[in-house]
Amino acid sequence: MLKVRFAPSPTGPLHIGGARSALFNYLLSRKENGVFIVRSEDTDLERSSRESEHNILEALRWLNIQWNEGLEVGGDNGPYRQTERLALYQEYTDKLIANGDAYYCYCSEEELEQERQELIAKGDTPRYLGKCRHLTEEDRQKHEVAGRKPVVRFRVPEGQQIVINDRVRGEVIFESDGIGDYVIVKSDGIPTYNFAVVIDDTTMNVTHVIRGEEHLSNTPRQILIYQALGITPPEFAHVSLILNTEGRKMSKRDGDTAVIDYQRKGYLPEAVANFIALMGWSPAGEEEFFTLEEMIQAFSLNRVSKSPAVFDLNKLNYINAHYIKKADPERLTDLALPYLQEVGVIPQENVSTADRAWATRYIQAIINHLDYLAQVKDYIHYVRGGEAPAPEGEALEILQGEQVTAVLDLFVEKLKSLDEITVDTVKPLFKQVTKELKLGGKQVFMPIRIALTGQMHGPELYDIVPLLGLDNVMSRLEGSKKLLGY
RNA sequence: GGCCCAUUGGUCAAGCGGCCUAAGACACCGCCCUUUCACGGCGGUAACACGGGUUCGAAUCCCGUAUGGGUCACCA
Repeated sequence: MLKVRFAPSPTGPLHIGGARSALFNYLLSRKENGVFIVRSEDTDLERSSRESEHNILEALRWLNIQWNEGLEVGGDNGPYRQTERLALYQEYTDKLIANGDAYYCYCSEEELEQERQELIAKGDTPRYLGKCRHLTEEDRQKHEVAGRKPVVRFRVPEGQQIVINDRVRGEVIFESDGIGDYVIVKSDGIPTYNFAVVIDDTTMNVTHVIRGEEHLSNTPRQILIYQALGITPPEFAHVSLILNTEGRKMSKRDGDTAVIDYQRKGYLPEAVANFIALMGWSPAGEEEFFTLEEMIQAFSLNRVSKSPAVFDLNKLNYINAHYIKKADPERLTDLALPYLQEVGVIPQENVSTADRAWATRYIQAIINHLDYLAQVKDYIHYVRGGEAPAPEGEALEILQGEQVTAVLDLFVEKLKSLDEITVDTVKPLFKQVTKELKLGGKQVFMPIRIALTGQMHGPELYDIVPLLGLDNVMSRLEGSKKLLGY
């Protein structure tokens, strides 16, 4: 049975790249009716935190990526945090040392650094050359007495080729001679990633390791441990990196790189999942919009790209806008309410049904302009209180055109005669004004739009007027007339 | 610097030796629709990094070069 895993280190929020790795693992596990494990690689005691772990899990849940073994859901192969598996690692460390595949090393940081520098100066690969490989028991005693804490290093065999049959990259070959004996247990007794990951994957019966390309160079180190233990390694699939607009690996400096950043801005989880899937994976047909279920059906490692992808916010916005237009109005209202409360148009507490209804109406009025929900804040000035932003440039020119005051006056007159201001009652007014003044649509809509909002673009006028209310409409129109010198 | 990976339009990408005078999508531009803006529809601009091979034939295979990236930690 296929078994995959996502094993983040809880040192920060879930990043886009990590989310994509998790997604691909999830999709494949569902497609093959396999198992998807989520575990925590928390051996970096300094930087790991439970808070980060919790945040990562929450981000996965937000994206609707579900796991059926591991953190918080349990399973037969726990515990699922590396710091809780220390005894297990110890067993394997003992085994490796007993077999001569690993040994204690007492070299100091200075010694190691010097060795590295010398190798680099020679144009060679910096690596550990094995100074402590043949330490006698006596040597060890001496170091121990001196209070030195050893690390455990893996003895890398010489002159060996390590062949990886990567499911996305094909055959990749490394020479063992380019790899120095590397640390598998730190001096504080905690295993390093390259060691712990192997023990975890094998004891949890992981069959496919799908992860980022940054791990490709680590893979031969891991395979060597499998070999020493006499275990067949799992299959590997290394997915290319996600780059920023400068073509570099996305990092915190690039702004919004964490899933939570997009959640906070009011992106829809199904849109984010759809978008990140499209980076590095391409569906067979021409359809680009996929629900999670559809993605599961369509997913295949064969269609995962080898070359890195640049994160394109335009495309994310496009996809998100698509999902927003299709979303249930009530759901959008729920999601947008916090932003409306932030700008004070909806009370922080005790939101009345009228408030909610207003919010829903407002959101639907601007829905075609939204890339993400936080933008509801940007359109508030179209429909709420005070004065409209002053028109500038072309907008001002249009407002200063002939006929404009006639249009404005007639519109006001008709508006005043209305018993009730609703979309349905306002809508015919525009038509009447055009007819009576014998003007083109643009000559009527634009001046009113600019007088009301100061801008040439924006939500539907039929929607703005009722939302604004008669008083505001009047004062804004008066304001514009003043501006024109009346 | 050594090793490894990648290189199709501004971006995501299809293409796995002839179907390619190279799909589709985003962005951009134009037109249409709506007597406004947007949404939507239609159309347009725009790419096989370079140089050698292999082959009757190469975006597709091989080798170099260039560029970009990853990795070489007691980080993961």
